[in-house]
Amino acid sequence: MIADNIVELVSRLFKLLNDPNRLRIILVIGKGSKTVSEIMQETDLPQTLVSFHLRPLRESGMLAAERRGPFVYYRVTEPRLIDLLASLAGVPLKDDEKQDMEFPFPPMRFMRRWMRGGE
Amino acid sequence: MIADNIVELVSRLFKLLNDPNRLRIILVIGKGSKTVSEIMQETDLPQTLVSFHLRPLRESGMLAAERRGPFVYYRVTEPRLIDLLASLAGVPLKDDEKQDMEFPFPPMRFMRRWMRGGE
DNA sequence: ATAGTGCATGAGCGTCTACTCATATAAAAG
DNA sequence: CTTTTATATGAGTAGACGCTCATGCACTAT
Repeated sequence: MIADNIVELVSRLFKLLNDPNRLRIILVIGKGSKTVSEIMQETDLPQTLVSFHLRPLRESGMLAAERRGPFVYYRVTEPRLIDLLASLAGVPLKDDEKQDMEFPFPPMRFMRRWMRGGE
Repeated sequence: MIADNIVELVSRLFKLLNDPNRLRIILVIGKGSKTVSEIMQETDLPQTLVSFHLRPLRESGMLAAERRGPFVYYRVTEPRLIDLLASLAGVPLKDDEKQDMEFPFPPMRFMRRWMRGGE
């Protein structure tokens, strides 16, 4: 009764996004464009780990890579994703995006209730 | 620069939702209330697996359980979650919810582009 | 050519996850 | 009380996942 393929699709989406480091990478890129080196610096993750996470994000089409000289620039193909993540969290995710921040839907602050537990 | 705890929280949310069977369970419950037996029937999952998945969903507060006689009724504590999932998929998830379906934000059909790949 | 950055990729490894099996608890029925 | 139905829980297991190390490829500079 519920389209099974839809469930699989949404599941894949969440699997792509459920890792803290992957989220950090996406959020560091934000609505702009960053090189792998910049991502490394700003996330404080080793190069090989950044590239490791960039791969599935790129292959899924969520990120786009463009080589310019020795550098590879990554950008989020659909900037609304940034707003979506911010809306889920119920807060702007970057100080410098507080201005042009527009929630694609009313901030779902209620979701934060479910994000507790653990350490 | 990006609040680290926020990233952890969103990550936990996606971890709670990234399993196909968990999504099926949530969507089968929908905006109503169902017993474990009903969920078993409608998802075609074994009892022990349904209970296994219900636990973290209940403990996180995403689902609420209420015992009535020998049955335990589960419901989604925040029905907007159903609309959220439907919006992410870009489609109504249940035929009988097509009418009173209201997308909490413009259907993010673009996300479906990222959900391909795999088998 | 050679050396030096910037980035990607494959192999290996420990840990987590989804699942199953067996069993336990709760309520109702006989 | 015993049995049956409804649900929960702990232990065990195979596979997936995140990570690191070593190495390879692309581009630039000398």
